[in-house]
Amino acid sequence: MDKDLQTIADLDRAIHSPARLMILAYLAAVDSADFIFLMNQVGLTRGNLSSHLNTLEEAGYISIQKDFVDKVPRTLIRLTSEGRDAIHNYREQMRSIIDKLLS
Amino acid sequence: MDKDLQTIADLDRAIHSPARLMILAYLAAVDSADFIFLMNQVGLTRGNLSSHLNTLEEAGYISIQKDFVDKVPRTLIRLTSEGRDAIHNYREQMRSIIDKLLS
DNA sequence: CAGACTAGTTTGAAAATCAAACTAATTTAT
DNA sequence: ATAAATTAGTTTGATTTTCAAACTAGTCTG
Repeated sequence: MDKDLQTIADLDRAIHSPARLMILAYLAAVDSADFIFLMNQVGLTRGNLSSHLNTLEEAGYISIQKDFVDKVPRTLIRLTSEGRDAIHNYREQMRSIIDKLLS
Repeated sequence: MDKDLQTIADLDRAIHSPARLMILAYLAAVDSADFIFLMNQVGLTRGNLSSHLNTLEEAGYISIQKDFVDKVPRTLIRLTSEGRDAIHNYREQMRSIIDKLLS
């Protein structure tokens, strides 16, 4: 197969999904955020955010910390260094792709 | 919702799928290709190529022309101008996303 | 003319996505 | 005090997408 096209085939699927790309883009900017705030920023339902966070946690890209603030549960989501590396890597791959696509 | 994140949510799904991104990336470079050659370049099975081409044709991004060369059927796939515009648009959206992601 | 090959399409299973229902705790109203 | 509503999530189930295997239609080869 063509080498440039291989770069596309190799794209990190855990990141590539628009929903997760939004989550990671937001976390990359703020580093950590709570569940509800993140939900409002990315416009996902609670259910979908919950399962996408699960996928990202399984990939090792985020860590999830649960505690209580005034008796109310708070879920704090944080980008891991693996997550930051993966975003960086995705970004370089995507940059290379679009620079060759229709360039 | 956040304006930059909205750009991610608005990404053209007909293009975003890696399989179709490969097909379009290839067509953007060569403008037209036959089925078998395209299949070898992008590394998809015939079945998968067939259905992804269908999706792209329904989106209006490619045109499919069937004829016979020495009694053998040949399927010629060509990027439409809408397809070219859509790629261009996707490329600008993606560029804007990665420039803000981890920038 | 039987079997193999070519060029695709259709179908069916697996995986991903999304929305609705559920859980568990807290707060508010009666 | 307790029933209803709210908050913060998770789980489940349906829909959609993706992929692979089976099928079709025609050609070539022995």
